[in-house]
Amino acid sequence: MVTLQDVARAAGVSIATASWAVNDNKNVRIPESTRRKVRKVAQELGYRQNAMARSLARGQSDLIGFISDGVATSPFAGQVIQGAQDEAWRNGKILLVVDTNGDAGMERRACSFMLERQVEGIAYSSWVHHAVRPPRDLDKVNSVLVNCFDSEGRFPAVVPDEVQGGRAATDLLLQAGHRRISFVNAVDPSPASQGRLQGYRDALAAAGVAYDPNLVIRCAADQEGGYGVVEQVLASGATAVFCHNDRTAMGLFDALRERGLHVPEDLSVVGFDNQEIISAHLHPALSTVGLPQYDLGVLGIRTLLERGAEEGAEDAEDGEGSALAYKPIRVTCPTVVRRSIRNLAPVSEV
Amino acid sequence: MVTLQDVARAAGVSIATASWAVNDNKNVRIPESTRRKVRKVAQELGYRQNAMARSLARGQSDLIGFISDGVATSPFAGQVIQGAQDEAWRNGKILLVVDTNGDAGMERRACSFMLERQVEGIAYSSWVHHAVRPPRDLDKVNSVLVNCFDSEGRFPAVVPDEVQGGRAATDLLLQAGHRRISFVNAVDPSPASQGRLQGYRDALAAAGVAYDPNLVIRCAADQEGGYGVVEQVLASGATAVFCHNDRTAMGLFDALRERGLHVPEDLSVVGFDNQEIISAHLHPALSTVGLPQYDLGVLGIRTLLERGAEEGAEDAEDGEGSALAYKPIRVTCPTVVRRSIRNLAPVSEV
DNA sequence: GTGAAAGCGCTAACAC
DNA sequence: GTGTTAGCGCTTTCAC
Repeated sequence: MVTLQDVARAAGVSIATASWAVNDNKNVRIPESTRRKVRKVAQELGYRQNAMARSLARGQSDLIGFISDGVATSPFAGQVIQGAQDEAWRNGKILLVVDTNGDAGMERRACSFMLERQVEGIAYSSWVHHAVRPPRDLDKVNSVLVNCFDSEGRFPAVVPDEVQGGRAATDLLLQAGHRRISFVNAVDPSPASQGRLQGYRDALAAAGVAYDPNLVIRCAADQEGGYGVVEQVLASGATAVFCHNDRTAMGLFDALRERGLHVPEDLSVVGFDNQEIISAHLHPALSTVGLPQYDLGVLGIRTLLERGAEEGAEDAEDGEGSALAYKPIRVTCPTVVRRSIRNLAPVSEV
Repeated sequence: MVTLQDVARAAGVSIATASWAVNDNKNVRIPESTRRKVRKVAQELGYRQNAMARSLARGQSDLIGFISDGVATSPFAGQVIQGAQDEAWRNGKILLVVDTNGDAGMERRACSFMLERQVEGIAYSSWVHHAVRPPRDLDKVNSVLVNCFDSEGRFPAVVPDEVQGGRAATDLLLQAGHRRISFVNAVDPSPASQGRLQGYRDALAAAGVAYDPNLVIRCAADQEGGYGVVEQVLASGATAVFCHNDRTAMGLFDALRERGLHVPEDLSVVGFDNQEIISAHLHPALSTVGLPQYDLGVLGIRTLLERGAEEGAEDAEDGEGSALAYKPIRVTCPTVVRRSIRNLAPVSEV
């Protein structure tokens, strides 16, 4: 292994000068010629910094922990991590990712591991948007919740704006002229099912359409669920359906086709989640509202880093007592228009 | 921050003894009482090892790099990483994951980053099984290729056994009594399309069924591809189809349904990949052959670690010249039986 | 058995 | 401007 010492010796300078030259430290004035020489020698010798030693000396690791409960199981987690990684990288940090698979013991161990590694913060994420009780150790370090939140607001959190998303989905249908719109929601209460319902109601209200509880149908949030509610949907007399997610829509598509019915001629459909593998490839392709996964990752890390910077600044204020609980940052869900909506009316400017 | 020094002082022992007690070092004889006292003090003080300092002193980082070209984009990558992480963890190592998104510059930077971090090895993985040219830096360290390989065999590689998988898929159909079996393959040549075709032919040959090139249909390996070849499939007179992947099968399902045809009554179908979100939820659910993603990850890391151990042992042998190229390790693809196959004959013992 | 002390490779005061 | 040097927190050899 080539050390800085070797480089310094070979370049005929002191180890300090070598360090400055290699790091291109502007605070110290070294002639450009020396800088170049050192760097050339370093290159030739195949010198590579030892980040361990550097971190130890500087008291800064440039590491950020990322705890996820399902990179493996969920098609969503990957995008979140990608966003987080990109944002971290942009700030000269690197992500230490651990997938706990939802296991609490694993979570604790992951935290320890990260803290031992001197991470500068931990992003704790869940693949499904819900309330969580993060491991105790999490408040020992600058941390942030991604796609989840703690009810007490002890941590900053970044989550998708389910209400806005539900409203956007419904608006898509309203704008196409539909007035009798069914909402096939998930049975289980969750930020998603509650928020999207709220959004659905908000959209209807804004459009002056009365809310009819009979149009809200509930089922398991997957293909089988959607497949099973087809009769209810048809019986409701709706001309359009907003499905809780793309999987439900996929099941509904299957059931409709078996009855010889066509989307969007017989029924317009909007999904949620934008699971590309489904939504982009159904026949016809499904209009839907996407989850801002990548952005959640980016904003999570950004929030973490900003808070880290503040912490450095605030000398007086003692964090412990800061009574004001964090309000989750809500991220907009993007609309994705495809072919599953039939236009009943000429598009009006809304 | 509580250091080992603090613990030692508080426990009234030397820093060395404290280190031994904390690490429960068996090579040195310290009375159990002292060990316990030190550990108790450490606990009380909230002491936590500094992995940076430890690594620096021991010259061992316990870090393994994992480069992937698509955690985000692919539903496959997640499982591979999960397997890799589990196996690493089991050996007291932690994974440093970087997603390069297929960008060569990013790959190089990721390598540098990892080498600076003193990783003990790098697993380089691709989400699609294919030949790769890994970044130059990769041979500076113990490394392994996962779900990909280099043509020169310079690195150990772990890949799915496409031939066995293709054979398994075809066997499923043969065992159900089908003799006229179509293979809807991908157009592009790849280890997957070539291997699965080979497996298809092997299975037919073993069953004494003549290979008929007319039964091999080619299309894009996605839903649109499968949707588009329905006429060809029907015209071929096949009673069963082996699709290159689940997405193709999904497209085919849609096209069949639009023609009022049913799976498996009118046509039996087998997919490949076992993309659960599709295969488990089609109507009927799709029989398929899974990719051994988790195992690829596990075996990748295991291979890495084993090679690392060997390296330590082999003093005499100079690795550089070892002419024998690595042969990829082929991992068995598991069969997943669901409802999309019609039994033509009573099951015979095979 | 236990402690003193010499590093691990690098950074950053502080001299000169 | 450049070099000297004291750490960063921990491990481990070598005395006692």
